[in-house]
Amino acid sequence: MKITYYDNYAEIENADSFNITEILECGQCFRFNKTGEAYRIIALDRVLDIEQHGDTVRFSPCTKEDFENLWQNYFDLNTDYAKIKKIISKDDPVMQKAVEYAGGIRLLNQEPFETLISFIISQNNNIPRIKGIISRLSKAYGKPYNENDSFFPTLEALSKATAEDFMALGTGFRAKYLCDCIEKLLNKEVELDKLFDMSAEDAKKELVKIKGVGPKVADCVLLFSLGKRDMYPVDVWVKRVTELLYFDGKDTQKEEISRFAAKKWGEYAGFAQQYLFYYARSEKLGVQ
DNA sequence: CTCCAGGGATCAG
DNA sequence: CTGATCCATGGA
Repeated sequence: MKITYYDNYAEIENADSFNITEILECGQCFRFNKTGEAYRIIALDRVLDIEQHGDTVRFSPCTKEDFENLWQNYFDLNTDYAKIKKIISKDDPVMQKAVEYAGGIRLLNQEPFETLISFIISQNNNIPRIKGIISRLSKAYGKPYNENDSFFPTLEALSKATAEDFMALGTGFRAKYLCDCIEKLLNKEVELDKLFDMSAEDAKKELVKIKGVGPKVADCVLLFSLGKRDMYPVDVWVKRVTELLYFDGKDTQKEEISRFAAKKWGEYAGFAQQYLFYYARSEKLGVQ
């Protein structure tokens, strides 16, 4: 991949395993919108427009410093996806198909706090509604970057909100979970900063101390923001598609599905999960 | 109208 | 311990 820096943007040519549509539409992040040709994402306290034509990708506005210090890691550009795809689909025609279906997916490295709040909101919810709630939450408590939208709120800003405030934003029964989360972060009962250097197993034990955070939400936070790429979050889609493609369609416990993924894909289970999730959701696999 | 969504807490047995 | 039920909300 060749990267060239211009006055106010950076451009990748010959981008390998990079498709901005697949990266954003695979359900790992919620703060983006498509405006004409380009996608606009709000992340890392910045607004970034990304426009892709073939294997040329332009990031703007973007300095060399921001690209090297922030976006390169955010978009996981230092990881060899061609190699990972080859490993996880070896002797596996099912995974070969999923990998070919959306070969441009990359696992983002998002901010842990935003990811944790977002996936608490995600439980028993659907993606368009999750995006709406997070957008309203940001507008209500985040710092504005223009007249229409704001950055994701800080912990301090969200600590001003009551359960009733969260309800008014449409969070429903998750409002009390958000309050518990913010309380435990404020009193350092759970310290997100320390999770990155912990084992996935230990970090997960910390995360599930928060009400509204169970195995699935914890796995998403670990996978999408804490670099634990061996996690295999099992939601309704992943459960369905894994049962359909690997368990001969028979109903299987989430725990058993997780063990299966860990054994089959090991340290790369998270990548396999994303290819399958995108494939299943796009093709509505397992849905009558 | 009912059913469902990137689940988890709580209750019943 | 496992399995059923409830939870807010809006779109299909």
